[in-house]
Amino acid sequence: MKRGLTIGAAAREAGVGVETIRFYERSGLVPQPPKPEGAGVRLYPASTVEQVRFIKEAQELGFSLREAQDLLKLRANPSAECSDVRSLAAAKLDEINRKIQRLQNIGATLERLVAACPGNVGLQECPVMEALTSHSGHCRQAEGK
Amino acid sequence: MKRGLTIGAAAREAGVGVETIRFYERSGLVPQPPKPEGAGVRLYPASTVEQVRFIKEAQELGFSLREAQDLLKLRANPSAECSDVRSLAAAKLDEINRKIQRLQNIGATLERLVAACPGNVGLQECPVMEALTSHSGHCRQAEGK
DNA sequence: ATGGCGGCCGTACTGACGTACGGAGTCAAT
DNA sequence: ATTGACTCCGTACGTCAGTACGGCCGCCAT
Repeated sequence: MKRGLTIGAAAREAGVGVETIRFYERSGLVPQPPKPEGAGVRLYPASTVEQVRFIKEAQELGFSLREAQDLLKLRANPSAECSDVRSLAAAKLDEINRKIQRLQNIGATLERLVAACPGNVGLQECPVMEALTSHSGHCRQAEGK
Repeated sequence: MKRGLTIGAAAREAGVGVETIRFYERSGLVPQPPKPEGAGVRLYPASTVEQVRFIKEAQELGFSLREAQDLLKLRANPSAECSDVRSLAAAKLDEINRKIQRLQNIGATLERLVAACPGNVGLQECPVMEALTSHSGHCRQAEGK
């Protein structure tokens, strides 16, 4: 048992494409199993499938591949502490909250503009266009180079 | 008067780098003024500066360069209607709201995990790691190949 | 005329995340 | 033995919004 899966089977198991596994190998996210001597195809252990799934889960939580790699390393490190993982997650949470904040600001502005736009006036009077057309241009600040 | 600005001066006026204006030219977002016959440097009209500022404002509102281009075209089109602009803005608002929604879901999950993580237990018991380690793996669905 | 700053132009690189392609080899079944 | 599916490998392409680089040339002042 555990004679390993071909890359295609492993990809199917992990729910990704073959090319994705290869890409992860090239990127150093998962190890590439050795090619058997003579000839034949590489055989992937179950751990690779697990790692790919792990990466996908991490992505779902907003982590980049780079960060997923860090998390994988942490997982493989016996002396790693839970607090390490926790702080990565907390940092990511912060980042996400900042993104939400920014998007909410933009959304509020956009909402205001859309609400203010009657939709049937000329572009000259369109509040949206007006917002885009820089007023800041008139009063540029502190260009004192 | 209005003999135009060199690219460096135009960039300064618009608050961007020289390379940005050149990039916008290559991308067809702003026109490239003709090079004077014989020799000399290109001279940029005030309208280019305005357009670059317009693009920057659009970006602030979450529009991509591609979309900023559409907005610019609309602005230049005398028969364009305010409703055109309005619908672009409304679509963008929708998109932003979807993004916020998604980020909030992720954020809630992350928050729950961080809160549940005591920070001093082994990785085996870490709720964050546990969330990452695919449970979905055990119960893969409909793999009936 | 000489120095230096700036403009001109093409090309390549970033980072994130893969997708696509092409030619060759290999495996399993018919 | 032949077919068809799959693997292997490198390379290139795709988005997005620029940044960087390197060589050449023109322009202005001293």
